[in-house]
Amino acid sequence: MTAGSGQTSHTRVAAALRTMIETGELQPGDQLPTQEELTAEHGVSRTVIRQAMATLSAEGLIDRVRGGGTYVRVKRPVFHISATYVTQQGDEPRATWTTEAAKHGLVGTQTITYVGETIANDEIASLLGIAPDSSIYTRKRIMEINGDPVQFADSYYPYHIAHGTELARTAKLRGGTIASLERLGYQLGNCHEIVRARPATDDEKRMLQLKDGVPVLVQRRTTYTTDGIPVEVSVSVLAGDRHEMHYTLPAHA
Amino acid sequence: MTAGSGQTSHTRVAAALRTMIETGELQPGDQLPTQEELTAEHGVSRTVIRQAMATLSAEGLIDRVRGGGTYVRVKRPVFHISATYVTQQGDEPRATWTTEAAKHGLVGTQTITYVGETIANDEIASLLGIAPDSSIYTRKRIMEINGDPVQFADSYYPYHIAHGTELARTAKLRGGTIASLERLGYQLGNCHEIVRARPATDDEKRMLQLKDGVPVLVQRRTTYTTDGIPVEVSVSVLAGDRHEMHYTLPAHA
DNA sequence: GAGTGGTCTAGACCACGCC
DNA sequence: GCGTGGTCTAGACCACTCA
Repeated sequence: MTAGSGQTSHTRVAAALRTMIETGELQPGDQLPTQEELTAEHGVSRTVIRQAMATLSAEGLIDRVRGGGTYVRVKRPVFHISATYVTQQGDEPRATWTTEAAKHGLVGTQTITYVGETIANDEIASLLGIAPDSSIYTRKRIMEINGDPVQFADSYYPYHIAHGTELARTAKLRGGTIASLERLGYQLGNCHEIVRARPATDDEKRMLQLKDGVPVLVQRRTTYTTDGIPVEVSVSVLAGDRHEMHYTLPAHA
Repeated sequence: MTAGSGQTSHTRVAAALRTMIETGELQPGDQLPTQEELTAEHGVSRTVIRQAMATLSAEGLIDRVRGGGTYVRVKRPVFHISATYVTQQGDEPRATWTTEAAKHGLVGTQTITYVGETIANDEIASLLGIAPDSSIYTRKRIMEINGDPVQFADSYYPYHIAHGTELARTAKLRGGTIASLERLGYQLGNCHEIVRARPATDDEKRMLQLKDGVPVLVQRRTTYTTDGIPVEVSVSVLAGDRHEMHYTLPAHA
């Protein structure tokens, strides 16, 4: 039960380095000893050192730079996502990606990557309350902060709602999709939001520039009219290290 | 640019296996070829095969069982967490962990691991609107589903609110902490919830039995009186592969 | 006991950052 | 060009599962 206890060599090395990071002996941004140095220090092969570092990297504690060394990971600034994109406050204009970013001194932009008619998969059909394989309209966009892509946002509309409207055209919608639905005459009531976390896929890692171990948040939102008819389903995938979801709820409904 | 294109050997092997999983050629629960078989098939060393499998494991696609083979990961059932623990619907009794679990045919239990006086750290103090290092009361519990621990839930109360009350005693609270606060005479107004995702720590992986790559959800909730005074801060850490957060929001506030 | 995945070694070469 | 991390080999032994 000495300081070096543990099942395996790489577990012991990982624990030793983890402790140095957790106690602050190594600060965010600090460089770790090189793999060669650690090999000598712990009297193990480089394979063991690399296994330990893979563990710490997956835990989000370190970053390894090919040719440049290994460093304690620095947390990236977190962007607050609140339901104000949907929930309008009194007579104020509805918040948009750009206005919310500006509030935090950031530049929020978006790129529309696809708008068109598609076939609803089971999940979207179920959320929209329509038959699977129904025709729908799909809008796909990538949201960026200071030029970095940080979020994918796809919206889905029943065919008859979007057909022939601005929702079916490849152009930005003034005030966002919710404002657009209201312009089309829909009285919006509640929306239902589901948030999950999961490991990033290979594509997401590349597109969102996610470091080792960083998960994604998946937000699924269905917006209903006051009559309870679903008019929009939105599925967003957000970089897990850059986003926080904020909600304000009443203690009594 | 053949089917085997890609930067490195382990990337190619990973891509080949990933494709087999994504296309359904390998179904959840199916066993993958052994490392030895893949070594022969791809003409590379076992190190390369293991590197590819480490990647897929971190992506949540496969499970490796020492001595037992490698399998396509089977998704675990997801438990729905909704704000009904806090937001009471009319005159119905407030939902609790146990009643919500029962609604899904599951057995929800909780274990209280700590109740007592502590010192607020900066984060909790800030959320409670009190000075850092103030005395507070802390309640820590572990929530279980069918006996498996799936969530840590810690609650924090300003000293004067909990001192001498049932909140300061090591016993379960009838109807949950929110119901308890109401019994103590507090008129509750809104609560504010913040949800994040991050890689699991070593401890969390062990305690929540999280497989490779599975992140955790962190939920921070502050409950206020109708006068806007914070009375409770709750910080929960949830197994990312077993939980979904549900919210219902009005389109107009 | 056979099969399978985990650990570990020793060594070679490559790719990249930095001076 | 040197230093650092990434890739890869060949081989050995261990720990665990399952028949």
